[in-house]
Amino acid sequence: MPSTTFFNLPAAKREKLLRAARAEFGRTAYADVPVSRIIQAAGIPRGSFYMYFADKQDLFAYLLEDFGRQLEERISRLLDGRRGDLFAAFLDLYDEMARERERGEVQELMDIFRCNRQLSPGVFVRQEGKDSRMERLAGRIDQSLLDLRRAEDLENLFHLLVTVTAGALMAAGCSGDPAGARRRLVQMFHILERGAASRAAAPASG
Amino acid sequence: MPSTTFFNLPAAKREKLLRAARAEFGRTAYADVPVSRIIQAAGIPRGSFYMYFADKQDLFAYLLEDFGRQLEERISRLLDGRRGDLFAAFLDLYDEMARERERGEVQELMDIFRCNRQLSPGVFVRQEGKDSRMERLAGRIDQSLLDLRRAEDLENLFHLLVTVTAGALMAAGCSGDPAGARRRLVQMFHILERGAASRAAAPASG
DNA sequence: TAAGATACACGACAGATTGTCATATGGGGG
DNA sequence: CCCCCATATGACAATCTGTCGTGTATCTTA
Repeated sequence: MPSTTFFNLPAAKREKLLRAARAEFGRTAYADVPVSRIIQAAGIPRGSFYMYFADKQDLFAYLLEDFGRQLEERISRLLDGRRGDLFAAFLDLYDEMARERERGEVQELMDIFRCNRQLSPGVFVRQEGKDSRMERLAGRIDQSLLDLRRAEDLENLFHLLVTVTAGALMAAGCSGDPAGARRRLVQMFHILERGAASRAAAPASG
Repeated sequence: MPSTTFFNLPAAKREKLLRAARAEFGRTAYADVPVSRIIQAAGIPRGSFYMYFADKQDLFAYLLEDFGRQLEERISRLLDGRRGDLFAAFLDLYDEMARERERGEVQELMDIFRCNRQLSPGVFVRQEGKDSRMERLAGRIDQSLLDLRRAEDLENLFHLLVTVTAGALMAAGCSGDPAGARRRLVQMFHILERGAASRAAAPASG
């Protein structure tokens, strides 16, 4: 976690540093971004960087957390707009981000995805115990639209949706075929909605 | 990709290097494993390492590819044992690997998972175009057990299963609660089999 | 206002890491 | 016996990391 000093920084300076970091991580893979380049881009001395963050990893983790928070807000808003329909909200999320991507707005996030493909989308779910985030969203989800049999099912489903949606966004960013990525995402949603087991067959996993 | 020189190496030396690398990546996160430590553990000089691999990333990517191949073989075998039941085979895969993990056999792989949590399980699917791997397995899958509506659905489902199963293995390795991880995996499979949408509700993503 | 304390800014530096390269070695072919 | 090619090896320059001693600004207290 960044130091309090970092949070006490004037917003402009703080944002400049974060923006520089996002830009650099979006240009090359994490391992190939030296701290030196970030601080050069941000125009701060080396000592200051290590005053704000324990190390590069600390900064990167904070960036991801930040995206996670953004994501929660978006989903929250989209859920409200869809009267709690979880699947519809996630498809909206994809469309919204894909659109912004084309306009270059969330370009940074997409670039980071592209440059760090080995990153698990799960990092967004896994952060900060994941429970608090889930709890806050659960109230906005219309569960009558869902067929949830166990207490954990909502959490499981949410995890799947995040993974699949983030995967589609990555694919859109990497392959340069946004239409194809969206088509695949919708197919994935169909599987998640209706299930992939033939109705006649008995479930194998008991 | 490793150089031909690497593949021409006497098997013992090659294996020793790979084993050393796996052990080191299982001890600390990728970024924190200097090439120096690997070559020291493997007992080869620095120059040789760079004769075999372009860099650390090249080695790591090869290790993952290798695991991917192992995985394909396992799934192939387990599918045959389950008469093509995809879900059953994947649950077998989980059980087999979890069991071996407890006996310390695939420990290295699990350790690498634990130490590199940000790794996407998708790396296994995404490797080498993914298509060839899928094609080879498709013939062993009994599709009458599945409700596949589109040509790509098998591929999509497979992707989901790999992601979810690998995620469970990671969770088992990280949390130290293998029983819980298995329970969650089974729940995930139920969602994938039966779907999460209430039967009454109309699907939102059309 | 002076003195002292506190927080932050800065960049030089020691230690470690990376990838390269000149040189050494070894065996098969002429 | 010599040449050629593939491989082996570790010294080396360039680079990166995290730390630390030294400035500077602001706030406290008298």
